[in-house]
Amino acid sequence: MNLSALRQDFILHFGEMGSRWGINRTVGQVYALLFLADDPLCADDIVAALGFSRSNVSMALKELQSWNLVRLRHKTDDRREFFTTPDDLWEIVRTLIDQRRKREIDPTLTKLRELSMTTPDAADAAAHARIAELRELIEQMTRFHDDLARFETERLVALLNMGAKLGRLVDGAGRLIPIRRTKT
Amino acid sequence: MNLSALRQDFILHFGEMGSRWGINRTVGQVYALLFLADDPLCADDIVAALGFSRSNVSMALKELQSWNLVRLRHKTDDRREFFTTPDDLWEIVRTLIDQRRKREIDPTLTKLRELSMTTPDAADAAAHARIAELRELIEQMTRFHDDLARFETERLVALLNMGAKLGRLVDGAGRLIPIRRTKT
DNA sequence: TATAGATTTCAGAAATTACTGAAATCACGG
DNA sequence: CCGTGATTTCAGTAATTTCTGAAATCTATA
Repeated sequence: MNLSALRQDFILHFGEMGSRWGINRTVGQVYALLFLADDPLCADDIVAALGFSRSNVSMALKELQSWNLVRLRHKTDDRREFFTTPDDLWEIVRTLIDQRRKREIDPTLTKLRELSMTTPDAADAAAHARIAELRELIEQMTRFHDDLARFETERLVALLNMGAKLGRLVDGAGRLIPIRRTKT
Repeated sequence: MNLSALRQDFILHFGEMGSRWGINRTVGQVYALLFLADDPLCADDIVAALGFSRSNVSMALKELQSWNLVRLRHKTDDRREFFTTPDDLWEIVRTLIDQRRKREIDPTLTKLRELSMTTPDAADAAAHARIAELRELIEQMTRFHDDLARFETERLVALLNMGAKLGRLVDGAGRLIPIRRTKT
């Protein structure tokens, strides 16, 4: 398979960015290829398009599945596995945020809770307090994320578009500005 | 310098998580050490505490400065450089978000804009549209981030604490629910 | 401008991570 | 349960990243 300049450019960029995003080049390129593909692709399609070894592609697909970033599809009378990315970009964003939280934040929160439980000696009092403060901040942010994660996409997008207007709900000291709802 | 069990545990955790956060073990441990330290530390303090080579610590500090995660301090009549982390955790969170955006998102946005400018041939029409859709979504999110970044911390925390209540501003279809403000 | 302490640079060693090809395993149709 | 094609595993190699020690550079002061 030979790729258009547009696809090549996009795919190479994702390969290069991979390391910054916590995935490797192969995984980045495979994802980019699937993201732009007009139809589901099987592992050998990916090998043909990108030139990685079959086993490397297999690993990359496994990794993408563990991130929940690709969907497995089957065609009738074909036992190969085909892969796609979700059409809905917001679904992809939600998945990315969920997964990064799970990998980058949750283990630290667990550790901070564990450390918060201990009783520090005098020399560690300030450090212990700082750990507790960090734990509380992360708990606050994850609670907020849990709240937002329950919203429908439309509601989320609407809030996003409000942007700076959201600031009018509270004053600079963080006090809620009382509002009264009119009938809709 | 020998570290308490509390500090050791915290520092080792940050070292291990480093790779997931896009920094290396040394940088992670140096940051954790500074984060808990009661007073500013100089490079040799860090060498004594963590056992890395002097040059490695120098690199790590340079890296942390490039992330804007540490502050440089001087003591009178001492020409060594001392380092601290900001006391305000929200300042740290803002820095982390800014820096990750700069490293992980902005280069991709630039690339997507570049690719959006091209005129695709027929076979790339769908891929080009998908790239444009992704670009728009990222632009929307970064605009939102720009808006929020201007808020005072208190305002931000208040919004965070509103959590699910924010959903009441818009209905499930993303339409704004008209509100009328009462006098404060 | 010489010197002494502090910091940085850099080439190579060590450690880690990514990638491959071959062999093993799996899964379905006959 | 055998054969065929698809997929995964795994041991070894390649590539990359991290870390060190020595040398170079910087900077304040005498």
